[in-house]
Amino acid sequence: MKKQKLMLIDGNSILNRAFYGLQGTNLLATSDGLYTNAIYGFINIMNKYIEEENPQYLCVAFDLKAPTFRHKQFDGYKANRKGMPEELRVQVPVIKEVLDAMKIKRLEMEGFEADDILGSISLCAQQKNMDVVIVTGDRDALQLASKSTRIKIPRTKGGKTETEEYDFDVILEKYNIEPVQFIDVKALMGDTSDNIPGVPGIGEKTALDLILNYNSLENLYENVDQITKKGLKEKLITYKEQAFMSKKLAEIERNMPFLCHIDELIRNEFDKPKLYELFKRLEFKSFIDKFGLRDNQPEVSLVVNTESIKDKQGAVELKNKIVKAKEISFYYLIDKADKFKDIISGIAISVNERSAYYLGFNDDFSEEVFLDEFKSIFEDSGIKKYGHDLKNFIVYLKNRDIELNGIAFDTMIGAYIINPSRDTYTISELANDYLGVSVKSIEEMTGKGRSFMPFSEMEEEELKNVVGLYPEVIFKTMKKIEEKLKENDQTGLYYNIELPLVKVLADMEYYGFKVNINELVNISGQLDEKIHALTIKIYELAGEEFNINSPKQLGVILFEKLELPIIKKTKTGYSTNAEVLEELAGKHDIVSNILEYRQLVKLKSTYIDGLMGVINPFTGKIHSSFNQTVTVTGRISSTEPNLQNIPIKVEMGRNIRKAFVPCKDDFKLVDADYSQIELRVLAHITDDVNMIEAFVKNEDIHASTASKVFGVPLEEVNSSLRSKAKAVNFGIVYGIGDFSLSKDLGITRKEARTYIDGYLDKYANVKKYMNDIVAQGKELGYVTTMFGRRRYLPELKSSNFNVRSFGERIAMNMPIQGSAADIIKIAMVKVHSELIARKLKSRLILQVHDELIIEAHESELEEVTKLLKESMENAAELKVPLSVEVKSGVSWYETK
DNA sequence: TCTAACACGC
DNA sequence: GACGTACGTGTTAGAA
Repeated sequence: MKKQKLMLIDGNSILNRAFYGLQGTNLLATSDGLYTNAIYGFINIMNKYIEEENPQYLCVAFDLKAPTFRHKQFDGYKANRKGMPEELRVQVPVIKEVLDAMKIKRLEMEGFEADDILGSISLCAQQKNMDVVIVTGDRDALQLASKSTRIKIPRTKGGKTETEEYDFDVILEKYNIEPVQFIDVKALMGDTSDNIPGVPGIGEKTALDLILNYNSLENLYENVDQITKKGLKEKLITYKEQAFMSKKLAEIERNMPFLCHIDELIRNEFDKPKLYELFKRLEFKSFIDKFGLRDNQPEVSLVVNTESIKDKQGAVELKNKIVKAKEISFYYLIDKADKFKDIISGIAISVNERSAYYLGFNDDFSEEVFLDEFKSIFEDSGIKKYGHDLKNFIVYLKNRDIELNGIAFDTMIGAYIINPSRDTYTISELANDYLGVSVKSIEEMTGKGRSFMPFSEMEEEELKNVVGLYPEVIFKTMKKIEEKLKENDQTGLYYNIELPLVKVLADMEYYGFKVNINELVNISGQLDEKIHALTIKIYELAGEEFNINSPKQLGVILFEKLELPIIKKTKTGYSTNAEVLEELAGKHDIVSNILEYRQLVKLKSTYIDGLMGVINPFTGKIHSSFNQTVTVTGRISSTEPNLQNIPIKVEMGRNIRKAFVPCKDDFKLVDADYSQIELRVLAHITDDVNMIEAFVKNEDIHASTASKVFGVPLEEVNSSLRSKAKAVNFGIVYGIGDFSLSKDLGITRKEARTYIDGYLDKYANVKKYMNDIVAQGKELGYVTTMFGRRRYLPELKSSNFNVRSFGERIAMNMPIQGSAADIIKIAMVKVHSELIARKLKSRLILQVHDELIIEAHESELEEVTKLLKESMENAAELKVPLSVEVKSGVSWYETK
């Protein structure tokens, strides 16, 4: 007879794992401000095991802790990419609601851990000879096990969960130990997940060895004198109490008071309507599909039937259909042939929502043959093109002398305009979000890391089956996005600014920025020399050699060997950042040398070596990628390399700009800079008379601010007051709070607060605006820029003071920074189209947030200067003039 | 392979 | 009264 199967799930452990999966990802908020990633992860992990094991009996145990769960892993967490420090709590009550809707028994009991509960039930079930599977995050669960029990331990990485399955027999055999010894091992090691302290400095291997030698913790301590290994005995003695406490804490209670009858754990059918409502509320659209809850919903299904085209003849036939249809949607599969060359392995094309064609390229049907045939289609501006992430395709075509005309829609850009806070905009996600259908994603096909496989090596049939659906997804998603854009009053932003910008950015990438390699080599040599000299000096001052690049080793030298005062600590040790070092500079000669060393090494590694590595050998230029869907404020970002952070402040770094030059002798660089664009936008949006006046009179704005905030006449503002005012202005523009301002100025937080308050008192309308915009953001759930760009701010409704304050600062700042981003984008589109319309040789090659750079032919210098200045100053009509400064030169260094 | 610390720009 | 504090990208060390 088949054994009945019981699955016991340790709710808190799984919640833990779900939390770990959040690292490096953005928290996703529902429209009512609830952060749901961990809840999602929890359901996902749990459901995976239920599906795999299909147990007849099931329960989830929770510890009775606070109604919200917060993991210490996230204390002090700062995301290195998109902002992470939002609400870090998961709502356990919501998880309980889900479990109830799934009709899964929840167990919790005052004074007991989930492990205890599971331990007791496990024991009971084993007596009844049931097959028990335990899902837990903790190896302690081994304690619960009998020989018939398998242990599953999920490990979540970056949102993906993998399971290690331990067979109890194997564990026992491997270590030849009794389960109770696991607890003894734990007593020595400590348990980081539950904050149970063990003996510091003892790792897994040492602990196991000790326990196996001495058989038990008690025996070990009785014979502790036998231990000869240096330091080990002392450690054990010092932390004896802790070790025994740890053992006690890790022990699992197996004799719980009566919980429930095992028959109450029988699994029932889900309460589908309830679960559907819940998932809808939580915006878990994929779960609605996965759990088959869409029955009462009109189904959006993909009807496409993809046909393979394998030769020129087929391509010609398709071409004729396209000419008739006057519109296509397509999705291309780009592979890297090498670092500097892309190839296309296939393309799916569709002329309507119902049929699609997949063209896979190989020796028999090459991409060249296809491109020859389709050049006229791509260049025909009368044929509308709908696509997803068109920029890369435009660059690809340009490299083959084909222009993409008739760009009518890009779903990636559209989805970004609707919500710029997402971290990815893949087609499969959009299909899910806008259509409620799931299609396999590109990453699912190619895999990643070690298991990555380029399209060119994949089965054509699989590519056809997956990518063949994409054109239909684009057609349908496009309609949804268009509706949403209309509803949000964002069609102008989309069609007049963002969509035309796609081609502008593509052209900038294609054109590139010429680099003088000799100049880089020259600087590199200078840097090497200086770094070498500094290294020797630092070793000398330290009295030994060490890796100066390692903050850890450096910390030991500075704070232990040289006994400098510890200013600040990081999560992992001493802080050695520039701020700290500057404070220590007077105390020891080594410090200033290290500061200089750091600076030079940064220049060498990131800017010399880094830039050298990305110079295209065919063009001798740097072709950075400009990303249009990365920032939450509407700015553009630049990668591989990042050309938006080339040094300028310090002379040695600034020299790097000497290597950025025009492509030919008869060209010059023209650099146009907006002056104080954010503050001008602020003056405009707030309609503040004082600020408008300052700009209209063309006053030095920082001096003017200083005069007002510190109550001195304009002519008496000294440089110290001015720089304070500048920092305050900076703070307003970037939405920083008193804390950051106090750090910038080296003053107390209180003083910083009085500066900000003083500022808001003098600029009364700014104060009013700040209050209004926060209220508006709270009411609508989002804030907008002058041109309708939105950012949703669920943070404003958070009950957590910090999260809410963060939201408030963003609400105040986003319309300012975002409007400035809008304005320069408008100018870019204008400049780009004028350059082409006037058939000039000059080209836009770079944007750095408030700065545009054109490579201009000498004969066009005057015209381009005028064009830049006028386009930029007239990009938007504000209540204050926009002011642009233009300079030209034979290198980027000279234009500044 | 991933995170933490650091440093560069606007 | 503490909380943890603009937006990005790239490099290195070091742990797993």
